[in-house]
Amino acid sequence: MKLLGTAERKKREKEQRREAIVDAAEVIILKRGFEEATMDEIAEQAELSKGTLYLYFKNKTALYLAIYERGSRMLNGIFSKILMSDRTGIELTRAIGENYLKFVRENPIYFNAFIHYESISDSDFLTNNKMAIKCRENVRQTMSIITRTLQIGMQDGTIDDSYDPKELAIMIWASTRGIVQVAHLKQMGHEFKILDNTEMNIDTMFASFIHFLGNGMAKK
Amino acid sequence: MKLLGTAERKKREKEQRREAIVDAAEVIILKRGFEEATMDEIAEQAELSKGTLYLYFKNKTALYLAIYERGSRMLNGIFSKILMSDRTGIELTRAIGENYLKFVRENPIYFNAFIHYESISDSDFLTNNKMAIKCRENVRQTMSIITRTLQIGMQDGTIDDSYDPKELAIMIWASTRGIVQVAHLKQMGHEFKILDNTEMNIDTMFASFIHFLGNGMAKK
Amino acid sequence: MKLLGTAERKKREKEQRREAIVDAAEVIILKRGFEEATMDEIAEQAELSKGTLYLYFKNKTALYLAIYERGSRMLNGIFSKILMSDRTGIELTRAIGENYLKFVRENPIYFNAFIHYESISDSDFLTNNKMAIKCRENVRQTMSIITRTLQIGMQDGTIDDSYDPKELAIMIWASTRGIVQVAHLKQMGHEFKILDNTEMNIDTMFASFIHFLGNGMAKK
Amino acid sequence: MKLLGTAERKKREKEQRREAIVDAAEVIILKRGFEEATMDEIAEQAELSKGTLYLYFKNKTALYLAIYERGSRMLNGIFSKILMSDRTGIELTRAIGENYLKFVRENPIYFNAFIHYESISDSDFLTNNKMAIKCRENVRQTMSIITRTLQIGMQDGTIDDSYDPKELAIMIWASTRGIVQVAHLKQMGHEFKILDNTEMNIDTMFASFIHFLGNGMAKK
DNA sequence: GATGAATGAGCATTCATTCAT
DNA sequence: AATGAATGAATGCTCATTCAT
Repeated sequence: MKLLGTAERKKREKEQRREAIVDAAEVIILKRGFEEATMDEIAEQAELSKGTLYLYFKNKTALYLAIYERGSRMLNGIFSKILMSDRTGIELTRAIGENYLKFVRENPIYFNAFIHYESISDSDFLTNNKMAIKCRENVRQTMSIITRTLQIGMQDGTIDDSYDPKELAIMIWASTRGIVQVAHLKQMGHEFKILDNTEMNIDTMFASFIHFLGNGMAKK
Repeated sequence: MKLLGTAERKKREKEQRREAIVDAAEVIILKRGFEEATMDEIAEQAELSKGTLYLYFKNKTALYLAIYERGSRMLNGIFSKILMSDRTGIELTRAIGENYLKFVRENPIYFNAFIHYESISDSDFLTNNKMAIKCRENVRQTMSIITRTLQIGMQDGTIDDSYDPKELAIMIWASTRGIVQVAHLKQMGHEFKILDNTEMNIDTMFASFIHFLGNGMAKK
Repeated sequence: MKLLGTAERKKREKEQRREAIVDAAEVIILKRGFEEATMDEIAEQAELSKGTLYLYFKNKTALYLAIYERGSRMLNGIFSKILMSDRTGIELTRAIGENYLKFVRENPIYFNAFIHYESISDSDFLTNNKMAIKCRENVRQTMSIITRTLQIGMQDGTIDDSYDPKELAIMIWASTRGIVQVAHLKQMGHEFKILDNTEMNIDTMFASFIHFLGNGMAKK
Repeated sequence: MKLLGTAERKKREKEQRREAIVDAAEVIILKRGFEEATMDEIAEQAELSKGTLYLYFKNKTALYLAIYERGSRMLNGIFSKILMSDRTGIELTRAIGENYLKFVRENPIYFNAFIHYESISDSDFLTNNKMAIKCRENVRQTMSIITRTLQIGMQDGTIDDSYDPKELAIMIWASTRGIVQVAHLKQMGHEFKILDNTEMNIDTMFASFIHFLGNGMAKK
């Protein structure tokens, strides 16, 4: 009984330390960017030695992947809850879009991770790394949830059932991502923003976008 | 007369060399990625010494910006031509979207540059650098062209004039970019693609997307 | 009685574990080379924790020395048996040479250890370490056995007694080692071998060498 | 004329710098050993930046190979001169042995390099590296010179012509190397020396060895 | 005794940038 | 203008060793 307790505590502590490292990495990478963040800085932030980082993560990229994984997991958590709420399909779909925007605004680090990972070209790593596999599974789940909301809508008559739900899901996801990215850039204060007209209002724009999508999907 | 000619020739030669460097950078960056490309490799590809690169570009980032600038300039060229064609506003808008996708597919390096530059955080550089200013001006022009097509549509009655054309332009641009990015990722063979279902067809999806936007914008 | 038995068993088990570690080290070092072999790998191969290795060996070098010690002990075992066989001095000497070559060919790891240790420069360690002292004692024994065979030969008239047996022993040992080393390199498939002519036959060469030595030592 | 001179001077300067780096590496590696020597130390000794070292040598191993190459080249220089002297074949062969020992005693760093390189296992590197190829060619030349002295001796009647000169060359080389190695270890003050009896005299031993070989090779 | 998590010093190598010629 | 040799700061990662449990 006692021993079991010890083993369990150890396991929990290990998991906590792992999380602490990811926490630290989030802080530093958000501050500096992936390339500029150094393992030294992250170790210092985590109040651990550099060697310990490598005990938990194979390399810097794996550590960043863990951020991606955490972000996509959180997103799926949010989406799952929405899916279980009592709403029509079209309302569910809209809620997911709105919460996606909200999530990215509140947790910009994860959107950076999302973007960054699409630029990784080490195919071997992405194919074999355990964390990378988890990430892909999370993305798959996200798409699955969206598809589900569309299917619900098609059944309850709020969404036009002449589309292929999977393809529609990807389209919605991809275009929403485009909008969210603009919002993200604006928030990050990037000089390269599409828009100089500061009066532009993300919320108004997003509302229009949701309206467009709603129109497009609506049962005729 | 002769001297002027010489000066002009020199100027032209200089411009040609500058372009050759950008050409070389494109080749190397497409092959290796932004971070992995080295000035050595680019110099070798350009058949010039490394020092010469710095004669034409203040630093590596300025060189990369030149690629961005070239890409956005090309895109504006394409869009400008479309704008001058004899079509309704809604048709012009659609044509721009379609040609954006086409351009990115045919010139993936520029889309990489677009993405990459949104990750630059050196605010000082982006604010003051001559090339960065040009880039921003190009983006402004792109948005201007799209806004123009919308305004034309609102005038000829093919687009609902209850929207703010500028805001609509940004929304269209941003969401289209999201779609194009998925197409780009798929083309680059990235492991991290949103979608494993290979049967997904970019063209079908894009057609649906255009259809949605058309619906949303159409005059009631 | 019981306790004594237990203590003995414990002692035996400890010794067995020690041997198991050396076994593991041999496997890994032969595979990777001295510098490249890591304590982690050795621990894994031994199916023990890294910490346990340090319970049995003060450090990595001590572990390596244990291999040397084992090898030189084995060699002395072989040589001792030869010494006790009923042969003339010259025959004994020749048998030792032949068996040296045979041993190295069959157990290349030990020859690697022999070579490696001549490159250790930590004088303090070599002087004071218990294992290092054992190793030196083994080497001394080897030389002693060879000297003995020469003395036997000088007495039975098969070896010229005008030489100093100790000096002769060292000379025979050293030159034989040179030959054996070439054989070893060839076997290890090293690119840096003295000889590209693959037709070179170690056995023929060794026979000539033995013949030379025999001639040189023979009573006139 | 002037330009040619400049180019030539540059080339000479470059070669001198390269040599200076090898000089520095010799000093440091002799002091610390290959593994313990750091590129920092070598750079400091060479009064150059670390980066410059990598301008001249691909990596640490290539730098060490350059030492090997220099050593084997020097040795061949010595042997070539001997080969051209007016002596009988047996005398030439003996002179080569004697000068080998002399060279190693006077330049122990090269013998260390010789030994070290037999422990390199990076087959790719050894096969393709330009310097490695040069090294192998030097070794081949050494063997060629020795073979030549034997052939001369077989012709002038001082060496028994019933042996295969190539095989004999390798045997002589290998066994001599064994003797030289003992002398080298003794000189380096290594604790692991075969011999504790300090009264042992390398010169006496070497003389005996030469005598043995002479006997063995002598025309009957 | 055994474990294995934690350490942190240590190091080769890279590469953007400069500058004398 | 062009060169390319020289720089040196910067950093990811390794691994022998320790020590609390």
